[in-house]
Amino acid sequence: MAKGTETRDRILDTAFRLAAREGLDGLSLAALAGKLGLSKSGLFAHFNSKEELQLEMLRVASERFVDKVMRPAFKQPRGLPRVRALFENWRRWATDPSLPGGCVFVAAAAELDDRDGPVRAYVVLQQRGLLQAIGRAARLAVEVGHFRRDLDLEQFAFEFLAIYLAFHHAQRLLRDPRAEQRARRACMRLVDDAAVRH
Amino acid sequence: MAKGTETRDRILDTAFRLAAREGLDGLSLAALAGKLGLSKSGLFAHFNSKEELQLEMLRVASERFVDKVMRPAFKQPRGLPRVRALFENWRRWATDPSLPGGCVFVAAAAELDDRDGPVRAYVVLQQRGLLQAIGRAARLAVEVGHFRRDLDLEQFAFEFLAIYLAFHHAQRLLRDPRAEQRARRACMRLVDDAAVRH
DNA sequence: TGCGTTTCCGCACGACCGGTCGTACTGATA
DNA sequence: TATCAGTACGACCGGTCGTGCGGAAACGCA
Repeated sequence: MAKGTETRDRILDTAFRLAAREGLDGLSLAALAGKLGLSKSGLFAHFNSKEELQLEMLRVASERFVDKVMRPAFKQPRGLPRVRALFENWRRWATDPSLPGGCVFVAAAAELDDRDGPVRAYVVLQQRGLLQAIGRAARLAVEVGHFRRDLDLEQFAFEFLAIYLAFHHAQRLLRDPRAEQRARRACMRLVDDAAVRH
Repeated sequence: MAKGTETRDRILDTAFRLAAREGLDGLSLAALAGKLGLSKSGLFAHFNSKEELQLEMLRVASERFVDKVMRPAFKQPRGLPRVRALFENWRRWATDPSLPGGCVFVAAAAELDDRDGPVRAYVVLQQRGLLQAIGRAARLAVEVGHFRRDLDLEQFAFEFLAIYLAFHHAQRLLRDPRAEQRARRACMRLVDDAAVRH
């Protein structure tokens, strides 16, 4: 691997970490360059604009998310085990001690909700994909007989995301020690309600 | 004296609107002064620091929130009507066309979750108070016999907040036309599950 | 009417922002 | 050995940020 791509990867990795803490706007070229031991211009030479840096960083974040949350969950057996793994992996993603600063996408969502442009478009796409993936996992749970056949898949995905957002809120803003327990219980209630009636 | 407080109120009102769209950081003195037809320094003369402006603005936001969401809901009869009013008022708060830009507190929550200081402390206090108010409404619903006696009040509040956050997310970021329907259904599910079993 | 206070403005500051410039070193190619 | 793309540097651009100061206009009260 060439020196250039290696540096670029280092930049995006550090940018990813920094953006989780500071948000998309808080991620300044000077601060990033400082963390990397690079000059601002040396850093900037790898990108055409800050927007491109933000986009590339978000792509890296998406890859990580797939690696750490989606892929391992989709290796679990279809149905309940997979849905549960999805929840646990996702919860860990938001509190990973090696990646302090919470979820980049939650931060980005709040920053971008009133703006326009390619960065917003990318985040929207990522979030839609995420909701679809949850819906897919739920559909498979229906197919293997773990969830009721009349389950509203989009509704399930919406409420699944709701629990995650509230967990993030309780954990990172309120620093509620019971956040994890609350989220887990909410997830149990959601899953139980989706399960076939006995 | 009269003129001063009047201007100050105008400043805080405009700041409130602006911050909903731009966030706490995005709320710049220059932009705010421009909107007000004031000079930056003329504006600044009313506050000792930007932090104080932010705090005062958040206090105004809290008052508005109480006026528009909490107070009308707590005028409804105890129990289910009050819980339902709480949800509807809150949902309207986040989408009030006269206050474009979404909920200030959601924006502030994401920006502040990794920082420290009095602004963060204030938002945390406000959110805790909100959760307690939801819990109180649920407790009264238990007392009048609408909700089961073994209902976990904090859990109820957590999930209530979860629905709001997801609604905000779906409405403002994803611009999902079904956001309202999804939120309402999630709320129904939450309330039904809390209701006394027949 | 005159005086003191309140209210606001013009101006300037230092820090930082994203971004551009010319330059220099490196290693591979020809 | 000459060439050239890749990589990184320091200096610097115009602009915006929050903030401070001195003064002018408007106000309230004598």
